[in-house]
This record gives sequence, structure tokens and C-alpha cells, in this order.
Amino acid sequence: MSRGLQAELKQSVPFGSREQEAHLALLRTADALESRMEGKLKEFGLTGTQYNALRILRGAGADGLPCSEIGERMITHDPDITRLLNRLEKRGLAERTRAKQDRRIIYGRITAAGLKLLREMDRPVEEFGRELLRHVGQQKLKQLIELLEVVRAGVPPTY
Amino acid sequence: MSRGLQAELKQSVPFGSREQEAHLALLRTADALESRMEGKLKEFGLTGTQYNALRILRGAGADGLPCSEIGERMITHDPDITRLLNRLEKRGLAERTRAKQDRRIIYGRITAAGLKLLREMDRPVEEFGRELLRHVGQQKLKQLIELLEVVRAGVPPTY
DNA sequence: GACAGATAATCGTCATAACGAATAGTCTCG
DNA sequence: CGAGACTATTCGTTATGACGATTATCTGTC
Repeated sequence: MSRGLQAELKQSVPFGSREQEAHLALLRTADALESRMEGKLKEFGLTGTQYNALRILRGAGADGLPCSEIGERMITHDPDITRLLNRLEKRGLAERTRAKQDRRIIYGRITAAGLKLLREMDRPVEEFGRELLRHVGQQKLKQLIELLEVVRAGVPPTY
Repeated sequence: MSRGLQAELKQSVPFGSREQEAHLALLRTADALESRMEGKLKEFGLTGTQYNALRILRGAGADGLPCSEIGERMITHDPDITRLLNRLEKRGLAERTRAKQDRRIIYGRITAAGLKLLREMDRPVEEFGRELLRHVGQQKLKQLIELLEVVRAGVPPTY
């Protein structure tokens, strides 16, 4: 079993509050999941941010999405869509189109190559993700999801 | 209450698996907490990484810690201690000493200025953290901590 | 005592975040 | 119509995180 965060931190001092303990546990757990998944994505030459963006673009369909929309749907807070698109474009996975009506807006769109790459990644990535949390069990996953929902309900994103 | 991740993502397709939903919920929740706390720390001119490192150095006492030890105790996976210490040193919050016995090792140590800054931050940061999760309640925080423990027990860090 | 291999830190490089300033294009109101 | 307010994106800069190569030391062995 786990050694507990207390041991992980090699500290003898107990947490100042349960809130603090939960906060730290959340950050550590998310970091563990994220770095494992990053490793998997790397097998396909993508970072987590890039994979996330491509998934969003695929979900948006042929019309694509304005940069601002992409940013709002990303997991992390303030990704720099301009430069993210630059890198995806350079590798032929995405492209830009300037909107005809409102010429301020740039639409990002996934390319055929991008779609192909995602199709190859779909199954292995999905399975890897399922494996990562298989040991938790459906019942506890459900509880966890509900608790995280409660947390997020009271911690609005920093707009 | 919350709109749920489904709505947050503006997607109509349901999650492929509960594992996937939990994974995403974890990343989003951690990101929300982290960015709020970053905002608080910024009031004192520190980033989360820097604050974390200073706390570790304070905990280590007057002898300080080798770079490698600092790295192992940080929340995030692979912090670059060399450059982190550079920045802290430049601002007078930390300093380096080369070990006498094994001259390969560099000890990082917090300075008086660093200790003073941390003392000023202690109470407000602790309170802010408690506020962030106050709405969850002690009972649910306890459940959450236990569930996260279960998750981490089966998701070893990527060494 | 010299050398091969292991260690600790540093540095080069790319991809991200977080900010803010700068640009370009729209819109609203008088 | 023209000015000022808005909006979407781009770009400059700093701090990170992830890798890998390099440098300075150490250590065990012969």
C-alpha cells in the first residue's frame, strides 16, 4: 500500500489542516497521472497540450474553432494558442484560416494528417488511461468524480 | 451548483469510461486549485515552484540540502534545481555551498531574507488555502484524501 | 596509483504557462 | 462619417518542465 503523503514528504510535522493535506494530495496525484500520460503520448511525438488541442479541434469538425474558443476548452488555464498552433502547423497537424466576416478571428482546424494521427492514438491512449486507474474500481471512481465536482464547484477558475 | 465536466467541455459525447472522466476531473481540479494559489503567492513575488522550494529548504534547517534531495521533495516531477537555485540566489532568498567531503555535491540553503519572507507568507497562505477548500467540509475532505491515496498507490511516479 | 564506470550538478534546447504590450479589425455613438 | 471603446490575435519576456550532453568528482579494481 501507499506510504502516505506524510512519509512521501519526509516530514515529521503534521499538516496544518485537512484542507492543506487535500490540496497537496490533489496536486501530487494529478502530477503523477499527468506525467505517466505524457510518457504515453510521447510515444506518438505529442505533448499533452498538443494532444489536448488536437482532440478539441477534431471535436470541432471541419469548420474549426477560433483561437479564443480553443483556449477556453483546454485543460490548463492559459495556453498560448498562437504558438501552440504554430508548432502544430509546422508539423502539418493543424492549419489556420482567417474568418471572412470578422477578419480579426483566426480559425484553427485539424488537417487530414492530424486526424490520421489521432485515429492511431485513440485506442492505445484510451486503454492506457483506463489501465492507469483500473485499480481504483468503479465505485470509488464514481465517489472521486463526485467529490472533485464538489471541489470545483467552490473553486471557480481564475478568469 | 456545478454544471459538470460534460457541460464545461461543451461536448455532447459522453466519456468513453469512468476512468477517463475521473482522470480529466483530477487534472482540471488540480489546475483550478493551482492557478488560484499561484495568484496568492504572486502577491509576495514568488511562483509556486519557488515557494515550494523555499519551504523545503526551511524544513531542512541550517545545513541545507543537496540539489538532488530538493528535487525529490518537490511536488512536480522534474524541477531543474540548478536554475531554480540561480533565481532564488539572485534574489537573495537562498544560497549555495559546496560540500567539503564530496565536492560533487552542492548544498542549497535558505537565507535569513528567505526565512523572513516565508514567515510573512505563512499565515496568509495557510488561510487562503483553507478558504479555497472550506466549502467541501471535513468529512468529504477526509474521503477525498483517502481516495487520492488509493489512486496514487496504484500510479507510481515515473522514475 | 591509474583507469573505467558511477554520481551530482550544470547547461543547451524545445515546449509550455503567465503577463502584458502591441496590432489589426469592428462597432457604437454623436 | 470619425473617434474612442472593444475584441482577437500576435509577440516579447520570464519561469518552468523534460531530455540529453557535458563537466567535475568519486570509487572500486587491478
